[in-house]
Amino acid sequence: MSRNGLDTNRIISRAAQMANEMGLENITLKMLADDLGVKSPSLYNHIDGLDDLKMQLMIYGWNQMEQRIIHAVIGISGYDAIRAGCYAFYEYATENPGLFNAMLWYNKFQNAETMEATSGLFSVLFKVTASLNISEENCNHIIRTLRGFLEGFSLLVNNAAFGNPISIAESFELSVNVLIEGIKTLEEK
Amino acid sequence: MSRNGLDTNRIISRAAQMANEMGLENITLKMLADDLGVKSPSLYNHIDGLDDLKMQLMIYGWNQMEQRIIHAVIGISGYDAIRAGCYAFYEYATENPGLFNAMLWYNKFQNAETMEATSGLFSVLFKVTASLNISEENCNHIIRTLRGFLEGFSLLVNNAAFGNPISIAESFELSVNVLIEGIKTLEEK
DNA sequence: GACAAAAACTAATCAAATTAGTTACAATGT
DNA sequence: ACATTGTAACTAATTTGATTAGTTTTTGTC
Repeated sequence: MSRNGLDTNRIISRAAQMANEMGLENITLKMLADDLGVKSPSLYNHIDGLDDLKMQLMIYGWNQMEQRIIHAVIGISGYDAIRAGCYAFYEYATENPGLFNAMLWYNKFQNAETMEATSGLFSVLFKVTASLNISEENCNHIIRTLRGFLEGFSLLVNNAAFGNPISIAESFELSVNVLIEGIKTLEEK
Repeated sequence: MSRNGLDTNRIISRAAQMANEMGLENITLKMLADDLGVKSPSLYNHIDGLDDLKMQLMIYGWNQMEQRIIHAVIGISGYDAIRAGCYAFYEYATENPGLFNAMLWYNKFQNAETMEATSGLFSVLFKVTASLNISEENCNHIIRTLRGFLEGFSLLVNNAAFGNPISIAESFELSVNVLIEGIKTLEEK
């Protein structure tokens, strides 16, 4: 047992909270250590430095996102499930802006562990689209369409990039409608 | 006249090139200075530090993107123009991954200068959508839909986040079709 | 109670951004 | 041609943060 009750989980979840509050790129190990009541080198007993912390934040975030989406689509199918999944994604991403930022950096950390973190999510999405009358290949394309839109739109919202004063909630709703209507045209009769 | 022919423009365009080659976050002022044949403190005569450099990269990128899109949609209208604009965005973003990364960080730099950098682009998009038979308010929503999708999809491609081996080009084409078909359902008769 | 492992600590190193203060160059006016 | 002046470069120093090395403390086990 550790002297301070400190462990990797506590570090990650505290870092996630700090990332949401002050921005991912503003976290320093010194601040995190201070916050946890230890000196910064002590963190190295649990994590492998700042890059490793960010990678673990990414995995932590995708796992949480997956849970949210799974809960959101339970008992629903077809386009209603797609809609519910989109809202779950968007809500999680915008409630956790700092963590979502970490989640976007796949490229720096390509390995088995990170692939696994996102593959669970995709298999959920794939099951949802499988209930539509659309070819498997097109389902794969659609998932990419949705991922692109959801990540981009969430990022724009988190960055307060919409100068225009019109409602963001309405934009999201209309966007999801547009996507669903577009997807319907791919149905095979 | 400067001793080395060094000026802000040369710094920015060299930094853009380096960002594309090795990633935005891997650029250091030392490297940039070495590359330009000066010592790193000398850069401070032209730029106001690393954050200012990134802000200027962002503005530089959006301006170039705007030019690309303007050229792409000249002489086209309606959905063909939307399609052409989407492709121009996507191509610029994926040809310039490091620079595109800088372009995404609106939030760190919110001021008149950065607002101007993106507003030009939106007015182009707005003119394009204005040729459709869709209410002005919905046009504003649609622009957000497209921005979200284009930024997110480009980011995913740049980060090699699509593990699945199916064609990315086909996914993009299908995505644009889905969006356009969805947008058509907003037309007023 | 002694030992082994884990987890904390202090001290030191390294790299990078930035600032302070100084020197060299290049344009301009006499 | 020469002195003046502002700009842009330089060197040296500072600061901050990550990381590493080496040491000490605690905790669980025998």
